[in-house]
Amino acid sequence: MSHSPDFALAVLDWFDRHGRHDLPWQQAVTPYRVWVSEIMLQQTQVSTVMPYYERFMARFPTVADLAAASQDEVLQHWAGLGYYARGRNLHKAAQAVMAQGGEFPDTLAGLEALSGVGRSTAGAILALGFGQRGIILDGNVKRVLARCFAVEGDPAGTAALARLWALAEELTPHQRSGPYVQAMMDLGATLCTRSKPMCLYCPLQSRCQAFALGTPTAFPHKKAAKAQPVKSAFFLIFDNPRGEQLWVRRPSSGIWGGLWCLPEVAVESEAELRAVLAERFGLAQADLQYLPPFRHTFSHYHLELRPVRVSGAPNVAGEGECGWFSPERARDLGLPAPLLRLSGELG
DNA sequence: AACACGGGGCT
DNA sequence: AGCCCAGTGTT
Repeated sequence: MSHSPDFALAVLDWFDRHGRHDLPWQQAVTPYRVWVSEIMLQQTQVSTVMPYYERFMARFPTVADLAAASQDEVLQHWAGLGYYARGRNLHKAAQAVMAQGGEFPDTLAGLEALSGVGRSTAGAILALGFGQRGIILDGNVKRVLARCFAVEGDPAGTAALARLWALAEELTPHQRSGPYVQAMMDLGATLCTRSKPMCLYCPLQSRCQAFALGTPTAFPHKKAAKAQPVKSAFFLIFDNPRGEQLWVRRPSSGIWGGLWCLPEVAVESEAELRAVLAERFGLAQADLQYLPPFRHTFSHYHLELRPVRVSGAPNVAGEGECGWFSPERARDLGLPAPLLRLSGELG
């Protein structure tokens, strides 16, 4: 029930004249191609995604190709895009689709059951991939709606979210919902930006409550910040005579899940570190050479990485999957960003 | 350095 | 049904 068809008409008219119609995933449209693009576009900009998308689709042209590949190969094609859980979910979901007969689900519930697909992404696939009516509420659309309707409160809070979803539902037209979805995302990405929105060019300016108030950037409201703890951990550099270092694969869940990493020792002091070296690696008397520590910020804490070169040959019997790799080879494994940076200073 | 962000997981 | 968490780019 579209209470404001003129809202959608204004958005669609703008899109027809100024929106992007030449993106790779807008060509040869299939649910699979749209799905891959939507996952890549989560938290990642169009310009970054494009080259990855082309390479990914060339290697995995169908959901069957993706499902048949190894997780390692999928992650190699993802390396550099970040948020590797998205790559793992994509692979897992492809196998789920094949297990269901290879047909992509074409309902909201069916799509949401796929790993990595939530309510908004499911709506986007419905609208863009299937040409059905689909509702989205990604960060761009949230911003457009919060401004246009001056939605108060923490946009991540229950009340504001409910209001925004209700608006999204009410405003999405039954005809051309695909172009409308694309239009709203384009509007948020190009005109209704977080800072310095270009209200002069906005097709919604005349009805935008935030614009009328003179404070468009006051919406959406910010969430209250809270102090974040700082954790620190040593990252061990063991060298062998060939100039290679010891790398270990991290557990598949948790931070940097499934990625290769230098052995991490999450303790605060050198005394604790020495105890771990003795127990875990059988090195009671190692020489330690500290490299400059640096900080990596996660959403809920800061991690101080303290790289340390350790002399001697470690006992790796209890390390799980591990190997000796040159810095160049290690970089090909798809390292977490801080380790990628550190590997550049090795050798 | 602070902030934003879509989905998953936990309570 | 709500909260909190994760990993990275932008500002």
